Amino acid sequence: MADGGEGGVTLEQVAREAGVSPSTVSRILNGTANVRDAKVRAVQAAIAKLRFMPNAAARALAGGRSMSIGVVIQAIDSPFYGEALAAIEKALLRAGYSVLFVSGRWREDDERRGIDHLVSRRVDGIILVTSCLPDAELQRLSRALPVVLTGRALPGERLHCLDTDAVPGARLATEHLIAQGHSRIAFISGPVDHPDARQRLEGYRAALRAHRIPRVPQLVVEGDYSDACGTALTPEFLKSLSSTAVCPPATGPVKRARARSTEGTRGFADG
Amino acid sequence: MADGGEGGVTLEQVAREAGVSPSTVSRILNGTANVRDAKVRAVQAAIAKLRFMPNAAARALAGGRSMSIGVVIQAIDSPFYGEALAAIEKALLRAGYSVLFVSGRWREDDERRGIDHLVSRRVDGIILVTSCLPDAELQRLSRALPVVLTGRALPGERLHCLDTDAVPGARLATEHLIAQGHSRIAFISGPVDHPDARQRLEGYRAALRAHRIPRVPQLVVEGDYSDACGTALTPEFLKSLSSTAVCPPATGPVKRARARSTEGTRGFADG
DNA sequence: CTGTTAGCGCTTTCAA
DNA sequence: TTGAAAGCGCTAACAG
Repeated sequence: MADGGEGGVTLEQVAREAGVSPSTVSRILNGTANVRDAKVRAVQAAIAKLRFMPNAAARALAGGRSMSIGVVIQAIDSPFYGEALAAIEKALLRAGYSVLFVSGRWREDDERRGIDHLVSRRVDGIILVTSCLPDAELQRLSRALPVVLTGRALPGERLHCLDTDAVPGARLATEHLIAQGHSRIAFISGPVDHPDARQRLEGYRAALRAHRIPRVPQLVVEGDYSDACGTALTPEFLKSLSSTAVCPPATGPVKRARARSTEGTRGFADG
Repeated sequence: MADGGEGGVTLEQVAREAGVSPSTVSRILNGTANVRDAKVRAVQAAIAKLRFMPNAAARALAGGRSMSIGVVIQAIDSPFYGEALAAIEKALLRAGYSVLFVSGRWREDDERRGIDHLVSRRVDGIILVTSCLPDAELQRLSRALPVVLTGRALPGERLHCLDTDAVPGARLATEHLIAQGHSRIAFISGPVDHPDARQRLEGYRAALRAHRIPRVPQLVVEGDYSDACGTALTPEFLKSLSSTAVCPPATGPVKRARARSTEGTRGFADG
């Protein structure tokens, strides 16, 4: 398979070429033991000459670790999750791990199937960037292998969570606009059945309430996270703002905030 | 590892539980041969009872195929490539393949490292959604394993290319606007050192030339594909259009075209 | 139709 | 410091 011949160079061939035993080559490859310098050099030369690349499947089978991590993303065609995947991939590859990617598409079944696939692949751990599955199922999964979960906080020995404070986050964002003197503040929410989206809306409302600003139903529209500008900013909505100034999507601090913890929460205000 | 005990249920345990030989279980799993109905049922029951999930590494080692495909994407934090990855993942998973994802980040070295990683993982094939590597290197790679390449057309036995006609594509898009009666047509190009971007610009110019429309340098700006709206549409640029109507980014046929073959090519015209 | 027998390529005791 | 040998869990001839 590899560049050399047809089915891939094996560790044994390297050993023969270098005049040592397979175990010695393995030791050098893994730094498992000290090997005489001359042999190290001989082996390295053989590896280079034969263009040897260790067979990951064999390693996984013999060693018990696959050196691969499963990453579940709901919708990869979204810059938000794309950024996450890119960062994960970068860190993992640098650490020598492979990234097995599966997409959940916000559907329980798809996600479940994907996870089963990963488990069968014997990944050493799973990263769930937002999950649709019920708490209990995730906790059960984490008993089988280490799990990293974002967007939810759950107890569990090998269940590591990474969550954001959605309510306070949205409230902070809203209060930022209020502090600037705005009082007609619009809110593009995520899908109403999305827990995060709901919490953010709650934060927005809390801010208004705290500052005794009346709610205007028309100022709250439902987006879908995928392209807030295109989906939610219908001509009707824009007209309903009856404003002279609208923050352009790609500038100012609000945009940055979106990329962090208040995704989907954006404020528009009349001058 | 799997849900049951600790290190994963093996095919042999299933065989014992069902009172058959390991090969029979394997045959049922792979549909490699006809097995008496009673045994099939017994095995299926054992599989369900033990929650058996075949060890992919062992399968790969024994069978010679890893049932996994490597996918190289340059910048996943871009809806354009995100969409591609999503589609690839969906089709591959359905076919029983795993997706090993690596990101190239538009850097030759990163891409090369990623490909080596994939080869070592013994993927059954590699999909390169745009590559930075020289032709010869890709052709060499395709001698080691099947390769699918987008954005370039190269000859090669196991090198399958998927390319778009950048010049005619951009020309068509431009002529579409011309046909609508527009004559001041702006062009947001990709990075000028990107072959595709150059070809598209060429197509745009060809259209203008063919229709004897003079080029206006200010109407051509350089974007970076990552967020054309934000990067290229500077206030200065928008002002230079001195127009009353600008196609909104997310509506109309131009948007669709972008998602297909003329990404980065967008027309703006004065009423 | 089904069991037995070899490995796949690597890691890892266990001796030397 | 190093080699020999025994698997890891599964597939694939090869006989019955």
